[in-house]
Parts: sequence; C-alpha cells; structure tokens
Amino acid sequence: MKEEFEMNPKENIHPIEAPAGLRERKKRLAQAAIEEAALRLFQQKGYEQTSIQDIADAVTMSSRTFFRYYASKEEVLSGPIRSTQLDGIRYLLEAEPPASPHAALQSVFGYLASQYEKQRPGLVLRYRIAGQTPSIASLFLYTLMEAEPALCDALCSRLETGADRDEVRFLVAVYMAALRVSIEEWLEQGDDADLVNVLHRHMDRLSSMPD
Amino acid sequence: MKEEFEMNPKENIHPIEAPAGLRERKKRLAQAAIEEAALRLFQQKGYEQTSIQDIADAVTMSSRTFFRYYASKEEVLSGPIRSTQLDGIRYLLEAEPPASPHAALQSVFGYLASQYEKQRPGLVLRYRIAGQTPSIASLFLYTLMEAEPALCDALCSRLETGADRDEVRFLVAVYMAALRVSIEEWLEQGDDADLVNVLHRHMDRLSSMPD
DNA sequence: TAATATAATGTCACTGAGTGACAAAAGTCA
DNA sequence: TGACTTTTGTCACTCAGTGACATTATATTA
Repeated sequence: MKEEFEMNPKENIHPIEAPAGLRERKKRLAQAAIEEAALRLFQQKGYEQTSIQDIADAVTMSSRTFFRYYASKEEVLSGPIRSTQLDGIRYLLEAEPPASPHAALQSVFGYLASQYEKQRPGLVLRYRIAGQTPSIASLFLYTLMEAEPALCDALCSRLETGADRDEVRFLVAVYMAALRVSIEEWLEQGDDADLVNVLHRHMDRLSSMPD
Repeated sequence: MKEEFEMNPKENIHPIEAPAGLRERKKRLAQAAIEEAALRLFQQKGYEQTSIQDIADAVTMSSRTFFRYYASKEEVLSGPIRSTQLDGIRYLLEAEPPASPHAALQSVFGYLASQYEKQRPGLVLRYRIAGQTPSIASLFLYTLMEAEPALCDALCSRLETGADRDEVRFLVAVYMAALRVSIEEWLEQGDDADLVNVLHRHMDRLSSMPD
C-alpha cells in the first residue's frame, strides 16, 4: 500500500501564488523537466524500456531525486488524471444543491469532460502508452474510479432527500463508466472531436433511468 | 507489458481430464499449494509484507519456480477473477441469439454473478486485500474491464441488427459497472447475501434505457 | 528394465524499482 | 557573513522478475 491520496508537489501549489522564492521555482522547473523528459522517452523507447535512470540522466539528476518528485514511475503518467478527478470532487462540493441525482451527475461529469478536453495532447500520449502497457491501463482505471467514494459522499451530503447510499454508488459508477468510454471514444477520434458532446450523447440515455 | 491474455496452467486443464500422469498431478498440487500458502501469508502478514521468498519457503520450492506457476505475485490473486470473466465471454458466444442487447447483457451478467457467487470465501479474502492494497484494487478493476472488448465483439456478432459499436461498448461498460458495484455491495453484506439478486436490482433500472 | 527423450526444478547472476540513512550543497534570512 | 533549513547526492539495501544453464524427475520406447 502506497501513497493513496498523497498529493504530488504540483498539487500543493496554491492557485494564485505570490512571487515564489528561488527554491520553489527550481522545484517546479525540475518537476516539469522530469515530466517532459519522461514523456519524451516513453514515446521514443516505450514505457517499460525506459528506466528511471534514463529519465534522471536526461535531466541530470540522481535517480534518488526522481523519487522525491514522483512516488513511482507510474505517477508521472497518472498525475494529471488524478488531479482532474480531484477537481471534480471539489466542483461537486461547491456546486449549488442539485435538483436530482441525475442533474448533479450530469453537471459534474460534464465539468470533468470539459477539464479533460483541455488536456487532449497529453491524454492522447498517455492513453497510447496505456494501450501498450496493462499496468498503466490498470492504473488509469483505478485513478478514475478512486474518486467514486468521495463523489458519493459529496452527492449524498447535498441531496436533501435521504437517497439510498447503494443506489447513489451505483449511479456514480454508471456515470463514471460513461465518462470512461467517452474518453476512449474521443481519443480514438480526430483532434477536433468533442468530448463533452460524446459524453452527453451517452449520458442522455442514462437520465431516463428511474431514480 | 506482460502476459496480456496468457493463461495460467490451471486454465489449460481440459474440463474432463482423463487419468492424468504423475507430472500433471504434481503440477496441480504445486499450484494449489502455492495459492494456499500465498493466501494464508497475505492474510497473516499482509500482501506487501509477504515476499515471493516467503511463499516459496512455505511450500519448499525455489522462488524461481514460483514464477513458473504465476507470472507475478499479483496473479495469484487475480487468477479466479480473470477466468470467471473468460467464462462470461464463452457463455455469450455459446448463448442463443439474444432478443435485444439488454436481454443479452442481463443474461451474461446474471451468469457472471452466479459464477462469482460460488467463490464467495475466496473473493472476500481477495477483496479485503484489495481494500488495503491499491495496486491490487487496480488490478481487479482491470481484470473485470479487460473482458469488455471481447464481450462487445461477441454481442455485436450475435446481434442481427447492425448495432452501433460505440453504443454497445457503452452498454457493456454500464453493465460492467453494475456488476462491479454489485460485487462490492455483496461482499460488504453478510455471508448469506445474494449477489444475483443485488445485481438484478441494479440491472432492472438499466433495462428501461432507450436503445 | 535400461536407455533415452522431455519436462520440471534449482542455481546463479543480473536488471530495475523503490527506500532509508546520512553527508554535502544550495537557498533563506537575520 | 554566518546560522538555519531544505534539497540533493551517495551508498547500501530489499524485493520482483528474468535469462541461461545444469540437475533431477517423469515419460517413452526398445
């Protein structure tokens, strides 16, 4: 069992950060350099053929230091997905009380889709690697689904009607499935494909479900 | 990238096996002994605290030999889930042509639930470990979802109406989500809980979706 | 049954991920 | 500048997993 919900350095930065000392700036540069080099090498040589040492060499740091920025090799790839999911949880917590579970879920997942939409190039690359590397595909699934319990909690807490916990869990899982296949579909399409649109096509058919 | 769809020795056994030589019998015993020891140790000391060497010692074999039975430490845990999913694919391929996608999916997933139902004790144990070990939770998710493409293919091929591939993919994913949360719910309940029943409660609400 | 072929196991040496401990270097601030 | 804190590098280590090759056990056949 590892980091579970520990955040990586990037996520700790407060949205509007003041001047920021030299130390902070160097850390961000290092983090960015690692990510850049890692993605480049994964593309060039393949994920499994790229060692931490290769990445460390590429950015001239010790491999020990790599692990001070990323808890594992995998985390370089999953970071953006995880933080997007966390955004979704925050979004739901801050949203106005929903009219119905379906309305709330359409809203959060629509928001998530719009967030993923902004990251297309990075996601294309990441999912291409996932397609060739089961352990990464597995990680991405987990990273998506990991947010479900928090989403359930958030939704239940904002629903005045005492909704059945298990039903909410089911609904969240179903919408998550919709998001997941929408992302897959969207990434297979051309660069001008519209994720929000793909997701809505699927979600519309869900909202006719009886509560 | 590892074995992908390679089968472990157990799965290669033909259902009705004739006498079976000494070699075969020894292999099955070894495999069973490994699984037994591994599960016992995982329970006692925790998954991550148990090394391959510990398992090998417990059954008096070299750790090299462990890897001739299981491609990885994880595989000891995921094996039964994977083979159950494969059963589901086979079931769908051999079933009579379905009246509708929903009918077909209710049938396969009902079958899968009934298969999982038979394995409760092992699944309780495995999911307890998954709850403490993200990499295993991740693996279980993957093992479930991994069957989706094959399920889509099987379903599409048996549907006379030229169904939209993406819609079928979505439906399969949604039913898979139902199975997944049903299993989670069922494992949290008492020993006399009924998985098939839990799943049907969820699936019934799906079948009212427009195709 | 003995000789031979084949399959399973053990041994050894190796790569690579990940970690703990501690010393060296760099950034911070008075 | 000097004292303090954070970051980095070094080193030694554990553990998963693999390839190569010798050894042992099972299977086959004359």
